[in-house]
Amino acid sequence: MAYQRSALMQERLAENRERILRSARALIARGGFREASITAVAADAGLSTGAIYRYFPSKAELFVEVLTEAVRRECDILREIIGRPGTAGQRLRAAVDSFARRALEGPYLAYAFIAEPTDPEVEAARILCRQEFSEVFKTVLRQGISTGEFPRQPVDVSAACIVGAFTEALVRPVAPTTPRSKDERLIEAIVDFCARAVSGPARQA
Amino acid sequence: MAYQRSALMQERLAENRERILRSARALIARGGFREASITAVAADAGLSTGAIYRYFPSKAELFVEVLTEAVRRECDILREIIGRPGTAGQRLRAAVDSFARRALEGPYLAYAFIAEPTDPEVEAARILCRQEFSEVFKTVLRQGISTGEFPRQPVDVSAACIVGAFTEALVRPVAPTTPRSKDERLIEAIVDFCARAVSGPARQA
Amino acid sequence: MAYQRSALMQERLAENRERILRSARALIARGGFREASITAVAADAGLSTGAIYRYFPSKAELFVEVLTEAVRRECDILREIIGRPGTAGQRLRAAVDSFARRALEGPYLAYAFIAEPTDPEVEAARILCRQEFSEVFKTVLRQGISTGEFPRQPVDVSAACIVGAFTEALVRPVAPTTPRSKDERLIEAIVDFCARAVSGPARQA
Amino acid sequence: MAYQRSALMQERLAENRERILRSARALIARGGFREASITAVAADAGLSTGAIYRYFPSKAELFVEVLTEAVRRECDILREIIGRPGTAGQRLRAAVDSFARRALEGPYLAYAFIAEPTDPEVEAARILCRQEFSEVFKTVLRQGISTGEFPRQPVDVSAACIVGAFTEALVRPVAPTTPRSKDERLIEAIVDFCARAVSGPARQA
DNA sequence: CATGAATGAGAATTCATTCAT
DNA sequence: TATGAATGAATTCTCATTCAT
Repeated sequence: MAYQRSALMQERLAENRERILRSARALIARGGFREASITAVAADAGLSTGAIYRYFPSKAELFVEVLTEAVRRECDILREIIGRPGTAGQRLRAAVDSFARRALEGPYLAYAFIAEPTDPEVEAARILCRQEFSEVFKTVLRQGISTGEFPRQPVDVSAACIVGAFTEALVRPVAPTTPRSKDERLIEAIVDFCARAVSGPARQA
Repeated sequence: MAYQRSALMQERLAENRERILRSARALIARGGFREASITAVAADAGLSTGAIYRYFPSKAELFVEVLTEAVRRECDILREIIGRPGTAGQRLRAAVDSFARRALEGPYLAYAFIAEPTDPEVEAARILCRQEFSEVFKTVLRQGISTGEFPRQPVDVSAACIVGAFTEALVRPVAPTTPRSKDERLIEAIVDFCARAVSGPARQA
Repeated sequence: MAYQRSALMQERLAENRERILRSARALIARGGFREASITAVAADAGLSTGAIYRYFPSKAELFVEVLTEAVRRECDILREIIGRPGTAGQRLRAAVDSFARRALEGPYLAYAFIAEPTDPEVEAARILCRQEFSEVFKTVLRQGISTGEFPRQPVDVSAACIVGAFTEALVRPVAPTTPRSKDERLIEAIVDFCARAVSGPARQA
Repeated sequence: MAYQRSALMQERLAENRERILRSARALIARGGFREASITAVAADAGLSTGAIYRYFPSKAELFVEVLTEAVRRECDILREIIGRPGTAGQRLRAAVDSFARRALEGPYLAYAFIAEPTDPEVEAARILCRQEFSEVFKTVLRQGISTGEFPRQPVDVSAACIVGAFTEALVRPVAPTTPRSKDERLIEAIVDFCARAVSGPARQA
């Protein structure tokens, strides 16, 4: 009975879903969760409000997916970088550099990371995302400590500090007029800051 | 009839204004901007909603004042600490320690400094607050660099990183079950992280 | 601090509440729960939709109150009638007569009784209402049985049947053109029906 | 191309139509009109929502047909029972018993006969259904009165009362835990009630 | 000047109906 | 002819802001 769902239709569905996610992400990035109403997302995606609910059961779940998808992508890249050969310090620097570079191109993630959500469900997801992020950095921290390259330090706190440091440093220059050359210096400074922070001398009592 | 505003009345007005600010701050600290509706603020302050609008022209401006006032206080304390005698490193450590300690008592307020803009007006104020914050840390960073205690580094980026680092590290343990003893270790770890970050060895070419 | 809520205001509040209930009742009676949207109730009561929520926490609770209030009034009257002196048969007839008479003037109650609920919360209240109704009739049935005036019968079923019988018989002539004289005959017929039903001869085996 | 509608196709169309009606009826019986959305009906019938509109011009007309068809079936059965040999009392008892028995198996459908109008169009049909129902009972009432078996009474009112009586009595025990044995007693009590009501002694002046 | 009831625009969500494929 | 994605009006409910008392 059921007509074969044509490949064309399949594609359009997937495309719509992606468009909704993209619109939500863009709106969140621009004006925070506040600006990303269902009406706004639908308008931006060129769909009706009702259509959104064919793809996502609720606003909260749409936002959760925006968040987790962004974090998952980022973490995949970071994990790959951290898995490369080299000293822990080199790999940490590479990871921070890579993250900062992408964040400057589209400060979406940094925002989603910080932005206070309107919804407890989304808030819960945000916390999980930050933990997943920290987890990646903890890996390289532990390696550096075990080889004696880094001084002993609570890896969870250091990881959180790293995430916070570059997030804060990156969110600022959202203004569209930041020149490209400044970006390079900013990235370098952040990378240096984090590298020193984890590898500097242990506190002398 | 009497247009002379009596001293008693003057005082009561100032007292009400203060109470509103206190209530707004407390509510934001407890549950973020989300929980701080005008109705809730008014109820907490023991006033009517209408009364709020006699002291503040809009919700946005009330929040802006909460933010700037909180930051001003904080900066005053930090400036005082940084102005004390001692090495730049010691004073930076003391400043971060002091900030972290207060932030742990009302975690959401620290959060609000970087949190989601409820309103473009509030967002503007938030950016200014972060800059003012950074400014304080820049002072001690410049001093440390000029005496050779810290390596050369872009003070604005380092300052932003410091703010970001401890904000991120502090926001996490919002869970109500964090034991007091853990707080001490957390603060120490953050202080160490920041101290290493600014004083660690310059990157070897 | 708090201004005395003037008697005038007190009165207006009570009046508004009553007006909302009246509007809800009228709309339910006219077109069932379906027609009684918050917007419609507010418009009918001459208030804004938001105002409704100052008096009732939700649509469901408003409807529950409409239902229970109507049933309470009715049951009070019926209990009074049933408590009068006379035989069980006389009192039952008087109760049915009284109910039918009021129902014909404003078929609100009969409607609310039958109307399919929009909401599980309202449905629960509706069931309780029907039970309370039946309870009243059970009283007089038990008395009649104990004195031998009525034959033995399951009082709960008989009570439900009585309620159903006159509800069904009354709901029909909602049309506004029913002449007054026909009402009298209708009431008499219903009363007779119920009287026979409870007092008729026991089934001969 | 071939405009001849083949017998096979004819059959499939009729089958689909029947399936839609069956699904709608089942859903209404289970959870009332509320649960019977077009989407739900389509899903249950194994068809698309669009297909529904090929067989029925609107949701209202589908429901009207469900109602009238169910009533027609019921009335056919009742008419058959009433047409059997025996006294009017015996036949009335048999009819009520039969109806009650089927209603207990799907209580919500009996309910739908008197329930809330989802739609003015459906409401109109509902009233007609009730009248058709009453008509059947009027037949046996008239017979009983003409033979002197029943006292004189307005047959239309009595018929309505009978319908109302057992509907109300049957709708109550919707709770899924009602034991089967209680059903028998309930049916018996309803039958007795109705029998007494129509055959009891005329009111003594 | 204080009050808090009232406003009303706007939010998320649902669902009968349509129409391109 | 069948499909089901898309529509969009309608629903309930929230909350910053106003204004009669």
